Amino acid sequence: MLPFSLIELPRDAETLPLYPYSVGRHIQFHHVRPTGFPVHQIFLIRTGTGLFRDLESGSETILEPGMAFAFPPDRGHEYYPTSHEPWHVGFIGIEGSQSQGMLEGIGLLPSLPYHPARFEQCWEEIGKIWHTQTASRQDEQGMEDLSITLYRLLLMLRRSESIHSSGSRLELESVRNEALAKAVELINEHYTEPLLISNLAAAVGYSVQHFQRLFVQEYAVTPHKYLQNLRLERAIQLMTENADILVQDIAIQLGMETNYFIRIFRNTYGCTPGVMKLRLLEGEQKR
DNA sequence: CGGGTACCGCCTGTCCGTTT
DNA sequence: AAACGGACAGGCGGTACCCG
Repeated sequence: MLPFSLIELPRDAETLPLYPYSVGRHIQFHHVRPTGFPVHQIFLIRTGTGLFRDLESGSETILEPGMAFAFPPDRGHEYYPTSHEPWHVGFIGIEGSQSQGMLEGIGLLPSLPYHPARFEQCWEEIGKIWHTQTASRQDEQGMEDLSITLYRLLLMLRRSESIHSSGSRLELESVRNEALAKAVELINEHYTEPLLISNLAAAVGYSVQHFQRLFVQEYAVTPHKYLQNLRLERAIQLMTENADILVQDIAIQLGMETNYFIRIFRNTYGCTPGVMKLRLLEGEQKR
């Protein structure tokens, strides 16, 4: 899956009540749409901080890591990063007769940023939509599959701010969430260093087995996979920041053996780091 | 709910050869 | 020289199952 792609999907699915119009995940720079975007949009913020400005009302929204934010169609807006850290943004445009109602129904409209409980899972779903679109056929069945994946994503994004019934359960969950949040923080801070899951588990006070179980329950991805994704995304980032960087230097910066880096890179993205660098360079030159 | 054990698969590092 | 691939060994991660 190419993390820098923003694709527009075929427009021949008007019969479906809900389907993706465009999808992508990339490092976001300054972007202005004076007349807005033709469909509803949802943004997911993975890293960095940015500012979203509604050009009609002038209202400004700060978008931070772990946040989701929806915005209606045909309304002028602009957004740009405000942190030094790359602003890694996932994006999906949604079309279909039910899009407005669905977004209102799950609490994403009116536009207010919030922290979805299963952010990582939602992030993965965006990847799946991208992957489904690029890897599979664009016939009726293909579009239905996309629509189903989108529906699942929206259910996961649903705002759930209802009060839990049991106080003790809430306390337990809060302790657990704190531990997992701390683990994610540790991974985010130290992903370029050798990091053992057993150390992570110990650091947040769980056995390895239980830690993995909770992590997967919460984020729908194993701690190890999460760590690996971070490393590979950092690799892409290094390539875009410096087109001349050597593959071996990227590997060193990620704390990995060059051969191993090339291998997992190819397994994940379907091409070697060298090829990816060329593609990114070509993409940059076309702009 | 949380921890322990066992087992299997594969991740990771290493070495070396080949290609560009 | 840099990038990439193949093979292999050791260790770690993931998971199922069990127990308190």
